[in-house]
Amino acid sequence: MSLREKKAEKKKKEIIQSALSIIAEKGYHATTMEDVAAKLLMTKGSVYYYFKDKQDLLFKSQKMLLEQSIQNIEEIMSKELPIIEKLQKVMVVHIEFLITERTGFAMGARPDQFFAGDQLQEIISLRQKYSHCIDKLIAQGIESGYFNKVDTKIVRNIILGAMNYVIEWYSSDGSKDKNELAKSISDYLLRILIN
Amino acid sequence: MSLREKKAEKKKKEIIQSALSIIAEKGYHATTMEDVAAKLLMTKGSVYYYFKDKQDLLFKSQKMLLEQSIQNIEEIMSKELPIIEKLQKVMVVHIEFLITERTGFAMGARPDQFFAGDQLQEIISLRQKYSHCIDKLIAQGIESGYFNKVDTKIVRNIILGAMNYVIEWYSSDGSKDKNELAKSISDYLLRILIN
DNA sequence: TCATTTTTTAAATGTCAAGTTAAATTTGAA
DNA sequence: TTCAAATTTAACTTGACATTTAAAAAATGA
Repeated sequence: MSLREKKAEKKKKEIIQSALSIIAEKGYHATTMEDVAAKLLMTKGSVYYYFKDKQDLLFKSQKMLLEQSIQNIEEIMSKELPIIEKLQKVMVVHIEFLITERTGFAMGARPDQFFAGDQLQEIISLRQKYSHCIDKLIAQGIESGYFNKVDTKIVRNIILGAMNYVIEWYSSDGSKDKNELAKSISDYLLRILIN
Repeated sequence: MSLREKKAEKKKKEIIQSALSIIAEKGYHATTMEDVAAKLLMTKGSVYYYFKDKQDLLFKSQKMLLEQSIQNIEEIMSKELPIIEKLQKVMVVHIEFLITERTGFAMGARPDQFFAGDQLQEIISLRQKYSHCIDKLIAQGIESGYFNKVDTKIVRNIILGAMNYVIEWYSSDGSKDKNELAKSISDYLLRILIN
């Protein structure tokens, strides 16, 4: 990859970051190309140089986030750890990622409000991939006898819902810091699985 | 109240219902006054006769939903019931209400993306009123020794998050019906509070 | 250096929906 | 039945924003 291409890649990432931060602040529809450009001291024309259109930019932003989340989870999945610790680590990393990225709705909102056709399919399958990891952890825990027998799908969704909601109520001024909070949420959630 | 006024009230409610259903489907920003009117076989001019502007309509819609939720919860709070059953009933009713109304984000999304100033304050305080009811139930349960000693705020948010997320994954074709599902989610969540 | 390619800018263009208005129609009370 | 008030309709204005274009600026490399 030439210097030029590397620079272009870097710029694309910057634009995506800018888009993500503005989406987190204003919401998807209220985000304008002007906003995204202005944050980087560019004009919107430049953004169009790197991305086909607004939808393309917003789609790629969401995709990047989901891919990062999946990378996070897969890294933990591949480790040699007791199942309980593994699931807890997954939860802690998820919550911390959510708080630092402050993406608002990375995994939360209904994608069909924003995407259609192939884009929607791609987002859905990335989300499924993520869900599936958690299902696998729960199933392993049940098999090995460490977890109670539960309805995997329901418990997985309870866990995801409780974690994603953090973004709505977390404030940095709280008494607990990010990591402590993530720890204690995951402790509570594990009680559903462990007596 | 004259016949005329009654009719006007009824119409307002119809318009609000229409707005809610379109918001649920398309999201807040993508909802147009034309959509809202068309669903009732009206034109947007008529909607403007009943509501000052789009923001006014959308605000009143959200407010109505929150007020209904609060009414639901207060009705249960006032009953003579063992604390465990009371909390469970609150959760079941919450989940059922969410599913039937399908409002998408009644309590879920960040209100500051949609409202500002006095409207925002009003929404926030309605939400706080709701949260506070749940906090009270948890605190009562802890005091009376039926519940584990937990961080009330964190557990309340876990519960709210898990419940509100249902709207994202519930599908009527699932094996469980609304009530069964609500029951089993609340059972799992109670495990956090009860050994 | 200088020609060429890439990147950025600023201005224009087009679209869409919100908001407004006034005329037409309907309603219900006298 | 009649008429004033209430309601609806449809056309119009306006503004915001996505998108396009052409020209300017910057970077590259021969």
